[in-house]
Parts: sequence; structure tokens; C-alpha cells
Amino acid sequence: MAIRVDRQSTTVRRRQIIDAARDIITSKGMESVTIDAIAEAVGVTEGAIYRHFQSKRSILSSLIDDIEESLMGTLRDARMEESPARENMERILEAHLSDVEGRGAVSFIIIAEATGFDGIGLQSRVALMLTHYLEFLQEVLEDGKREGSIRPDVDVQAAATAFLGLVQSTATLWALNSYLPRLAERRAEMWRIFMRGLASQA
Amino acid sequence: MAIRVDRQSTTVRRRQIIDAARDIITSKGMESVTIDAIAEAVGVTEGAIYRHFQSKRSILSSLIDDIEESLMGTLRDARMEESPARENMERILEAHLSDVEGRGAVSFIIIAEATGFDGIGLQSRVALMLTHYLEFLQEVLEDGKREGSIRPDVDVQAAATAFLGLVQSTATLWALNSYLPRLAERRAEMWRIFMRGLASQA
DNA sequence: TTATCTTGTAAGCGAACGCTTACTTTCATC
DNA sequence: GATGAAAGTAAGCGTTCGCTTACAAGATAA
Repeated sequence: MAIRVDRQSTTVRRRQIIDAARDIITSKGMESVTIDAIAEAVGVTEGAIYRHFQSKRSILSSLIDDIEESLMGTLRDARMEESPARENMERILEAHLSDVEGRGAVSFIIIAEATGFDGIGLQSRVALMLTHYLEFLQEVLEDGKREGSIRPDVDVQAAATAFLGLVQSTATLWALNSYLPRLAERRAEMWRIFMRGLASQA
Repeated sequence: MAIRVDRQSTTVRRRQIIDAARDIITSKGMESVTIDAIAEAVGVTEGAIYRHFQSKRSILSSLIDDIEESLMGTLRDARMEESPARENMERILEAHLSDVEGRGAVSFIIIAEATGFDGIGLQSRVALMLTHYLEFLQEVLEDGKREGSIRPDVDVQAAATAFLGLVQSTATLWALNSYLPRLAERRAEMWRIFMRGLASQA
């Protein structure tokens, strides 16, 4: 009568647990991420979760690691060393919006959660992720200045923040409108406005 | 021995309750907003809260009404009918950032919360608030087109979204960095980039 | 004065949550 | 085949939370 459980290694379970957490966030939101819900999604009991993670907080922390790793990987791929910085920036915008669309704005939901004090201690971890993101953008922008395709008087920090804002506001509106319009549609118009603000030639 | 309670009318109490909710959000974050915490802040017991609001949800809903009313009032004041649209937009940006700084990003914390599915049914209310905000910006942008100070080929919806993004990303970084740098500092640089993307003359 | 409405309190209910404990089952290794 | 570590279960502990209930007391009007 004992129900058969397929036993798995910690390596496998950790992956499953992180994936389950991500799925729950995108489908039912942050506050639905409970140990019980994760356990059910993975197909084990609550107690088993604690064989692989010491706390809920550490699960979410690992999820952020995962999100950052995958996002930054995608963005780095979109940046081609030989390409002009303007094209790189546009590809990065496209890649980021695609990532958001494909993953249901998880990263922004987590940023959102952390912004509201979070209480679980993720705030500094999320701040670090954003720092890495902004630093990456600033590098590309500096490239553009060196090439001459971006005005030398542009404040790269402000420009990077504005770029983040493009993605963030788009993701927010998208999430609040039941993930309705395709994000790609907005991209071209926003990019035109943003780039014109940076470009050397009028 | 009976502790003296200064009895108040529902009108007064509703105000106090909404203000308490706002204060708690800015100082301790969304998840610290409990009926008990609100009651303590107001100086009554939990039960008394339910004399004036039927649920926690309706408290938060009233708070959003309050936020929208005050924010939109501020922004409308910043828009002067006689002024050119570009100046109006800059004043609106300044007014919005000041509002965020003065109120500790409450509005964005609530937007954030709702983005993450919220579960308490605030999502559509928050979406409505953002719609009003964007419609207001679009009006000003259309003014600019009519005047000729804003390029006729600018997509006002995309421009309004980008504008929201400026404030949102700035507010996010500010909140995640313990409300550290003065927001006003960033404004000028971000404005320059944004406006150059819209302006008619190079 | 008395009746009534409003605002308040104290106590607690039921559900959810994060996490722990005591015990069992599976599996690799000697 | 015995052994011990790893991975699982069932049960429940302690707390928090939104909300309700039974009752008390201040305000108002006849």
C-alpha cells in the first residue's frame, strides 16, 4: 500500500524546487509561493523540501541566482563585440523583452517584492542583481562613446537607468493587463525615442 | 480603571486608518500591513477597525484612491495650460519624483505588489490608476505635437510608457538602496536623454 | 430619563504558514 | 547480505493573520 516515490538526488531536487518556485510566481504570484505549494508541484511532501534547502529564503535566493545567470547570459549573447554599440543596445533591449515575455516577468515580480521591503532579506540580493545589470549596460554605452555613435555628454548611469525603465514599465503594464499584447510590438517605438536621446547625429 | 478611549467619528477614523496603512507601507513594507499593526498605529483595537472598513482589502483599495487622487492632483498642478508642452513634461517629471521622494515610493510599492498577482484583488484597480496616469501624459504629449515642440512621428503611447519607466526605475533603485541619493540629482540627466528623443529640433 | 445608535473592547475561531521531529524506505558500498 | 548515509513520509508545533462575536460605554434625541 506504500505509495511509490521516485527518489531523486539533491542536485535534481534543487533544480525541480527552483523551477517550481518560478512557475508558481509567474502563474499565481509571489504570495502563493509556499513550501506546501512547492512540495506539491515537485511531487513530494513539505518535509522533503527541507532535505534540499534549509529555508524558504534560501530557495528564493537560489532562484534569483538562477534568474540573474540566465538573464545576464542572454544579454551577453545579444552583445556582439564587433557590432556597433547602438545595434548592441537594440539587440539587448529585444533580448530582455523576449526574456521577460518568455518567463512571465518573474524578475520584475521579484524586484517588485523586494522593493516593498520583502522582509525575507532578499533586498540586498536583488539590489546586487540590478547593479550587475546596470554595469553591463554602462559598459556597452561607454563602447558607444568610444566609437562615437553615442554622444560624449550622455550620462551613462542615467542612460542605463532609463533603459531599465523602458523594460520595467513595459513589463509592469504587460503583467497588469493579463500579459495581453505582444511585447515586441512596443519595442520599436520605445527604442526610437530612447536612441534618439543618445545618438550623436540628429 | 477603565481606560479612556477618545471616541471618533467614522469619517475621522477612516482617514487615520488610511494614513496608518500608508505609513506602514513606506516604513516597513507591504507585508507588514496587518490589521493589528494598523489598529496599533491608530490607537484602537483590531475590532474597531472593522467598524469603519469591511475588510483589509477595502482599506487598501481606499488607500489607492487616495494615492491616485493626490498624485494626479500634483501632476495636474504641474501642468500649466499656457506653458509649452516640453516645459510641462519636465515639471511633471519633477513633480512626480518629488512626490515619490516625499511619500517613500508608496505608489510603486503598491504597483509592485499588484504586479505580483496580489491575490487581494487590487490588480485591476492599480491597472486603472496607471491608465489614468498614461492618459494624462498622452494628453500633454499631444499638446506638444500640436504646438510643434514634439516631433509628429512620436508614438505618444510609447513615449508615455517610457516616461513612466523613468520614474519607476528611479524609484526602484532608490528604494533598493535604502532611499539614499536625492532623487532630484538624477532628474536632469534623465530628462535630457528623454526629451532629446522627442524634440523636434536637434 | 430613557431608548437607540454608534464606537469601542476582549476574547477567540479557523485557516495558513514555515519549519521540526520521529520514524521509514531506498540505494550504494563493503 | 549487512550497514549507513541520503531521501522520503506523516504528524504536529507555534505563530500569525483576517475576521467575528458578545458585550460595554459614550453620544444624541425624544
